[in-house]
Amino acid sequence: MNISELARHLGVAVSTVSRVLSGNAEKYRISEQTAQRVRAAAEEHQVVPDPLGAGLRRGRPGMIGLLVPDITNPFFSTMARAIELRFRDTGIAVQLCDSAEDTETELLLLTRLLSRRLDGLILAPVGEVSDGLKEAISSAAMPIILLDRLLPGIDAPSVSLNNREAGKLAASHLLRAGHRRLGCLRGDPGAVSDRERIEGVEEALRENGLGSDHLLIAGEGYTREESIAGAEWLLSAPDRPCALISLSGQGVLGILEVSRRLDLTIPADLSLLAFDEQPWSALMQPPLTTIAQPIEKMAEKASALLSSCLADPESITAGDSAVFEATLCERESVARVASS
Amino acid sequence: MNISELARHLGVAVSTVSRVLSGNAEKYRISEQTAQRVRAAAEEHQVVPDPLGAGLRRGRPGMIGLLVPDITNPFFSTMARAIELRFRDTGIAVQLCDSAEDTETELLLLTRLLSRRLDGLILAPVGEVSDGLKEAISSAAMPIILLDRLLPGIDAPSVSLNNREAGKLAASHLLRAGHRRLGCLRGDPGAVSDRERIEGVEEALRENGLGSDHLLIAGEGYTREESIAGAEWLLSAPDRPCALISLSGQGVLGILEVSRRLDLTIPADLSLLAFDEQPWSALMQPPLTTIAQPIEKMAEKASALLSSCLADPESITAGDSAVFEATLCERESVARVASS
DNA sequence: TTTGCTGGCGCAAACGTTTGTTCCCTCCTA
DNA sequence: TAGGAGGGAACAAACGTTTGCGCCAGCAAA
Repeated sequence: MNISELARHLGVAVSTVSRVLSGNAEKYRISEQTAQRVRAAAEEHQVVPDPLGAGLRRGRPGMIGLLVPDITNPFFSTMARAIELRFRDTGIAVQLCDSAEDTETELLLLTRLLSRRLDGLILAPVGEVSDGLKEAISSAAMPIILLDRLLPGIDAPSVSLNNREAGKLAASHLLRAGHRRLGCLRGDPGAVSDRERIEGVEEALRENGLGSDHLLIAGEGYTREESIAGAEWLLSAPDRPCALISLSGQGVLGILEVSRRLDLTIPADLSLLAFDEQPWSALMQPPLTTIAQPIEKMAEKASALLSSCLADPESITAGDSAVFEATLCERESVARVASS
Repeated sequence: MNISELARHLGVAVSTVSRVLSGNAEKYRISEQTAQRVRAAAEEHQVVPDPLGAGLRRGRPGMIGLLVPDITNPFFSTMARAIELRFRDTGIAVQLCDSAEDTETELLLLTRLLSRRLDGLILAPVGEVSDGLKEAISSAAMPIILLDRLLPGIDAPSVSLNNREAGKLAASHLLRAGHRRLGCLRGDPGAVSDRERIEGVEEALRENGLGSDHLLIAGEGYTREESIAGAEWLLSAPDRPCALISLSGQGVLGILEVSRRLDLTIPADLSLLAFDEQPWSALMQPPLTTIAQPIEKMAEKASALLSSCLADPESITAGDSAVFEATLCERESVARVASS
């Protein structure tokens, strides 16, 4: 049953029912008596205004898009859950899209989402910025919030980690423990976030009077195979690093697999520090020292930014972007060594 | 730009543009020449039929709902990704909802999804069936596919694991290794899937001439705290089990945490077998023996079932439900012991 | 020349809302 | 009694599609 049938049933006009059900009863001076009657009948017959009709009329469907590189990654699934939860009570639905860490798929999905007239979009990009992507985003007809990985040259409001500081935090911890030959396993070589983290690592090295010859970098992607390949390269280098940083949450699994294969015990033979706190981080043998991101807070902030945009598209600009700080979760995968 | 503007621009009728753009050109005998012209112009001006208008007219929004208990669980996020991917090319969007393993939230979200006239719904229920849930599902106006955890008394087409066999597979493996005192850590006590798995375990015990006094069961939920509480109960029982089965993917983390706390080494002091293969299963110390579900295949099947329903709602009945078999991934967390 | 057929396309009515405007009625004041 | 004010609700026009039906031109057959 739709509201017109309900209106006929009640002997009132559709407009009256609409106004009552969308909470504008007093704005349009509907008598409390009529409002009551309408509400009761709507409740009884389980009548809810059809979002399609309403969306069409309003020009916005009451739905936001969420485009992530990999919903399988706990980082993004946690985000997704928080975002959906946050928008649930606003009556706004969340459409999920997964680009599988692939820039082409990402562009395809993005253009599709943009052509579907959504209320807004939260975009956690793969990280590489192409002309197509830039073009698509800047000409978008809806508010877009960038999440996690920023895109240089695109000035949209965003929520991200202070990656540089996080990288520095990681490297400093290792340097303080006496390590001098570091290795980084990154995810996407094109992603800014990884690049910034590496810059942070390099900065820490510099501050300790060490050049970038003390740093090895590898990694061509986020899959298990790519992580393993990267880890193998790092760990079979002639002057093998004595401490590794996994720049992505899943990279650490590749490192663990390879180090096991090479019979390296952690942290005796190799220290390990991993980005992203995972449910299993503390349960590894040894428990992993990690760099944790305030995922829920970041999701909350992104949602809040988008909410503001929905209320007033002009209220939020790139200047309102938020940057969060990472924290170190010290456990037992980093050994203290005599400076070599 | 919408298709009416495009039509005016081209000097043709909206209907013509609509027919061409929705691929019905030849059905309505639009000349190839006109079709070309329309397609070219649509391409140039980036015109896509607005899903809201189309949805309203068609009576279906071109969107399905996906309601899961916990998108953070790799099991469900993998499902979600596969499902979204599968429907992407059909031009059908996926709306994500997360009930956080809570039956009340689940019912709320379900009724909301049902009132929003979607094309269909894939529901991975929390597992407990209430009257409200039963009522909501059976009176639903859209096709619903049940995923993973079935609901007794509700005859919707479904995709699930042969939980009984899986439980039996798990228990048999432990019994074959010589274990005689088993423990099960379940998730939701109300969920059918866990109950079936336990039945399988009991069946295996019986076949080995053992009564259910050889089986301890605990667990009141899926959270870390609840898992830990359950594991503590199991491992501090007077006649402590020598082998534990985690019936849920996340339960095993609780067991690991507690066993570490109690200074029990696995598998020497305690054998462990965990449901659900995870990216980190093989990387634990010791590598975990697991029961793996064919997640992608299950997601694919669920999508296929729903697709059929979309094409013809009558074509699929509860009889078309699919049941998949679990497989054992043997690693090193189960010790072979002398039968006690 | 009329009739019948067919290819090609336009007309217009839905689909279910929201919202600016109009209309009616009652009550109050002059 | 007339006029004004204002509360309460109905009218109707959008929003952007899809689709059944009808119209017209052209051609072949009668």
